[in-house]
Amino acid sequence: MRDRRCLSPDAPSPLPCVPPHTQPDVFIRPVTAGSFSGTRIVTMRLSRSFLPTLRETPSEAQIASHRLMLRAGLIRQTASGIYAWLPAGLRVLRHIGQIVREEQDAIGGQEVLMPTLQPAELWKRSGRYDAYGPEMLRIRDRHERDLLYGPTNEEMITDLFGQSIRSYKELPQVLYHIQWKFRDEVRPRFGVMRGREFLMKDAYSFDISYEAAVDTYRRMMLAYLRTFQRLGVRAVPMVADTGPIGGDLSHEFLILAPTGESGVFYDGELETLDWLSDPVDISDSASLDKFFSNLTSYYAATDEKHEEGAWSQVPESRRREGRGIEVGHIFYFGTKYTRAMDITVAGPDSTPVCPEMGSYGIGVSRLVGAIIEACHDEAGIIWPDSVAPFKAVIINLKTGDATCDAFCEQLYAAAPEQFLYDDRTDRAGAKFADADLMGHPWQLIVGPRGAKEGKVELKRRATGERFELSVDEALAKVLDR
RNA sequence: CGGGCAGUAGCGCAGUCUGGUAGCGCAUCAGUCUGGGGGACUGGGGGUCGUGGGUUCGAAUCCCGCCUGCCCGACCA
Repeated sequence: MRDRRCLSPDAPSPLPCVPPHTQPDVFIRPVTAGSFSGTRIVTMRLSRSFLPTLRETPSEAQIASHRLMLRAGLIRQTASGIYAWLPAGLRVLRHIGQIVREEQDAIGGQEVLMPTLQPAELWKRSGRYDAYGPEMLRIRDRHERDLLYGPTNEEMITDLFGQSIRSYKELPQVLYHIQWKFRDEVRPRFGVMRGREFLMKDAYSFDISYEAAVDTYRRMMLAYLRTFQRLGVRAVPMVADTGPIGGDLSHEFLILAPTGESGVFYDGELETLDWLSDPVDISDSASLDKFFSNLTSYYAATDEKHEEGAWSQVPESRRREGRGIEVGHIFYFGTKYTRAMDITVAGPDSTPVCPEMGSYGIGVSRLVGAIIEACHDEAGIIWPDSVAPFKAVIINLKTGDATCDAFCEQLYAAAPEQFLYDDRTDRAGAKFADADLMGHPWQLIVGPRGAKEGKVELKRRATGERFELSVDEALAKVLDR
C-alpha cells in the first residue's frame, strides 16, 4: 500500500506509468482447471465471456476483414487507427506471435523487448529525427525532454548492440522483439491493416562482412517462408526497392487478396513450394545459396518493380496477377546505422569494423486482418487451424437439458484452454450464426438426439463437412490437427 | 494534406428540407410459449440528438465556430 503509483490507473502519478503496451506479449497464462471453493469457474464459456458479436456491421467498417473483426468481437476501435484487442482477438495475436517467435528462434534469433518510447537523442545521432517527418509521434515529458513513440527500432538496437558487443567473434547476432509501434498515418483505414498503432515483429542482424550478412538474410528469408506457411497463408516474397544500397537483398512478402494495396505479378509455382519439409542446412552457405537461387529463379514482383520482359518468360498458365497485402519486409542495409552512430567491433586483424546490418519486419496485427481477407466467406471468418482463437466451439443445442449439458461438459473438460463452449440459452440458429462468424475451425454440435446415443456432430468450418462421431473420435480429430 | 460525406439508445437507421411532447428495427431486462440455421407474444429499461455559441416564445431541426469518425486521391509494416 505504500506505493500505489502504478496500480491506480486514474490517479495522477508522480512518475509516468508504464504504457500498457510495453508489457510483454510473451505470457500465455495457463488457466488452472480447478476452481476455488465457492467461486464459479470463468473460462471460455460463452455465457460468461467477453466475446461481443455484432449482428450488424458498424458503419465505419468497409472491407471484409474490418467488418468481420468488429462483428466477431475481436477488436473495438478506440480512436482512428487505434484498437483495443478483445479476448478472441488477443488470442489470435498471440498465436501468430508464437509461430513468429518459434521460427525466429529456429534461425538463432534472440528475443528482447525494447520500449515503445524512445529518447529523441537516439534518433538525432542517426540523423533520422529530422528526416522522419510527421509520421513520427513526438512527445515531450515533464522535464521538457523530447521523446517519441517508436515507429521502428534501428537506432535503439544499434545502440544496444554497440554498448555490449566488442568483437567480431561475437557475431553474428540476430535480435528481435514483438512490440507495439506507432506511425501517425495521414489516413488510417482498413481496420488493423492500416492502423496507426500496430504490433510488429522486428528483427535486426549484425554481421562482420557482407558475405555473412547475405547468409543471414537468406536464413531470414527461409524463416519467413516457414512462418507464413505455418500461419496458413501464402505470402509470396517479391523483389522490393532496395533504395540507395542496391543489390537484390530486399523482399516484401505479400498475401494475395483483392483488397491489397499493391499490384503483384508472380509465378504460380511459388504457391506450391513446401518450406516446412524442405531440408535446408542453415549453417551452410552453399546450401543457403542453393535455396535462395532456386527461390529467386521464379518471377515475383510488385507493380513498382514489375518488368514485362521477365514476366513474358513465365509460362502463361503459371502467371498470377492481382493485388497483395504486404505482411512482411526483409532488408539488408549494410553499415548505414553502425556508421552513422559510430558503432564498431574489433575485426580479425584488430582494426575496428562497422558491422553489416539488416532488418526484418512482420506486421503481426496487420496479419490478423490480412489472414481474414484471405480466409472468409459470406457467413464470417474461416480461421486457419494454427492461428484460430479456439480450436473448436462446442455448441450446446439445448442448454438446460441434463444429457446435453453433461455431454458438453465432458467435451469441454478435454481441452478447456482450446475450446469455446457455447452454453448460452439462445436458439440453435443464433449459435450456428455466431460460430460461423467467429470462424472456429471445428464445431462440436451437441443435440438431444445425438447426445442420447453418445454421438456428437462435428462440422468443419472451411468445407462444411459434417461427421457423426463418438466423443473420442471427435476429440481425436479436432485436437490432432 | 486536398476533395466528399456523416455524428440522434449498445448496433443499424428515420426524423432535419417545412422549428412545436425524440421514434423504428435489432440487441438488452422480466415473463410465457418455443427449441437443428439469428422464433413468437406480452410488458419494461435505456438518448442533456458530438460540442460551444447564436437566432427564436420554443432548436435534433435554422446560422456560425470547434471536435470526432468514414470514404476517394497523393504517402506507408
